[in-house]
Amino acid sequence: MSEVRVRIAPSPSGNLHIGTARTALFNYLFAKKNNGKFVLRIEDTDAERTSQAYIDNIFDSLKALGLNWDEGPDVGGEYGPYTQSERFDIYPKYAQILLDKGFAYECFCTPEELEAEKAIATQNKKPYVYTKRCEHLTEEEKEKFRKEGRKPAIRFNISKAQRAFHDSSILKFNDMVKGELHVDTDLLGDFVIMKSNGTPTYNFAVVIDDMLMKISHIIRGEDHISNTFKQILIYEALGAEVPEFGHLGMILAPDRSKLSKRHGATAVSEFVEKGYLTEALINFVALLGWSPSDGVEIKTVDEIAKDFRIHDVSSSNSIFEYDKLNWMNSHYIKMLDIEDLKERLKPYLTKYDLSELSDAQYTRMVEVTREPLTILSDITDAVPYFFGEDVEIEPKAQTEVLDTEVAQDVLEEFARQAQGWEFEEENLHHKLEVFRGEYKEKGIKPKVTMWAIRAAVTGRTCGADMTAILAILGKERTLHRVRKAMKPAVKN
RNA sequence: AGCGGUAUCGUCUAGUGGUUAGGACGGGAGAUUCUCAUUCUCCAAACAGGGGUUCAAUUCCCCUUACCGCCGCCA
Repeated sequence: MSEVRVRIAPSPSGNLHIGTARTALFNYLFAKKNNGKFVLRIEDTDAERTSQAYIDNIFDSLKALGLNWDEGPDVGGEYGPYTQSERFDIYPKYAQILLDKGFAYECFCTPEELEAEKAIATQNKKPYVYTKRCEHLTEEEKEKFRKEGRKPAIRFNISKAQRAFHDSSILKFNDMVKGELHVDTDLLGDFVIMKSNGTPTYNFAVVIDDMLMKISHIIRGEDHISNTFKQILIYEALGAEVPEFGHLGMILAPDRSKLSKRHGATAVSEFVEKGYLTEALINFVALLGWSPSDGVEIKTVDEIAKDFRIHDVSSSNSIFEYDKLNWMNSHYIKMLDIEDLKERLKPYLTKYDLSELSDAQYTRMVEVTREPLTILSDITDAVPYFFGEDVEIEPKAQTEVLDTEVAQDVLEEFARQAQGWEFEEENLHHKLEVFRGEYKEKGIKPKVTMWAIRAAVTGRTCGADMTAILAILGKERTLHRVRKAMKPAVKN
């Protein structure tokens, strides 16, 4: 069996899309599972929409996801270059072969003429197919067009190729995920393979590149199914071996439309900026279409690779639901090593002065605030009360807690007692327990007692473990905040 | 319009010619807790519709419907 070689071929007209990331993942998994090679090719034939920033983003995102490629623009490889714009001299040669073999012909139609043809078709409610008017141009006619300054495009002659290699007009292939797919090639129009400006079209460039790069299996989105038929014919016309194809269902937004900006993030880098872990992202996206044989959903890419079978991938579209991604992300955050988490959280804590905390205090703060985090950026709003002398009191904490008589009583008592406490966690834990106990005997629920302290110290009604908070803040700051919170009531 | 594809709880999915149709997320209820959260327990929730084939169809076939994709000198 010849070597398994797969590829991901993104077009750098935007940041790496989450859908492209999934396609890349499935290719990567397939390569891993079959001891194959995973290659990265940049399809930048459309100079207009290409930018270096996007190329960098694609590299960075793929790397961050752990989808490392064996061959690509940066690492090179036997079949380079891996950037289409650096391969422009290759395509005309193959176009010429097709021309020579009679599987392609020059087309001198102008955009306006084509436009007119299309208009007629739409008027008659007929699907538009190119009329082949340039198929049998004589040398004289071509010469005349050239004199007019017209530059020809090159079209692929579908029916000619189909007739040369198949019995009927029906072309079929066996898709690794969809099963047998077929189409009547008579319904396909002769498509352009080389534009009049001398650059290849997508359908031509992919085939040439995949052929030259010896790609054995092409796994991509099902939006490419109709291209596949055209591409197969090119392979055949060139006398090349046709690779295996596998078409994945698409990822849709919850409203079943294409996942776009208005649904939130679409680029991997946007998810990362928001605080999604790449481990969670990749795991989540793997579950869209694929399911583990042992039912355990949380898995590393390597574990998934071992269990991966392309033929078992679901062939239907799947909807991108944040609920599960969020759950999975929070799960991964919980699993993170504390030192690792401390580092990953730092970008989201820039508005605070971390130097106020010792490493031990920072560690403790992270330990007690990590639990409810869904995405890393949640930390930003979870910790303001750990910093600064004073604290901002939320309206709700003021009106529902601090303004009550009980709370004021608790605070007064707390301030008096805590004066003599040692602000060390174990001790605080014990003291607070006793403190709550005293109030409980007076008929005040522990919850209410603690609420008063929490509201005064953190300005909130909910948050991290109180013992830890007090220990981190220290006696001085705690009492300062408590006294500040009790002032108004004391005056009565 | 044409061509192609898809159809199991709200979502991601498992599964089978005969099953109490399973799991996960989300939802609901309860327990734990100083709050939120976590954790644990329990509950509700699906085979799109109609025809066949068959002793039997969620499973196989056909049709309908719905949804998705493609119809560029974009990729």
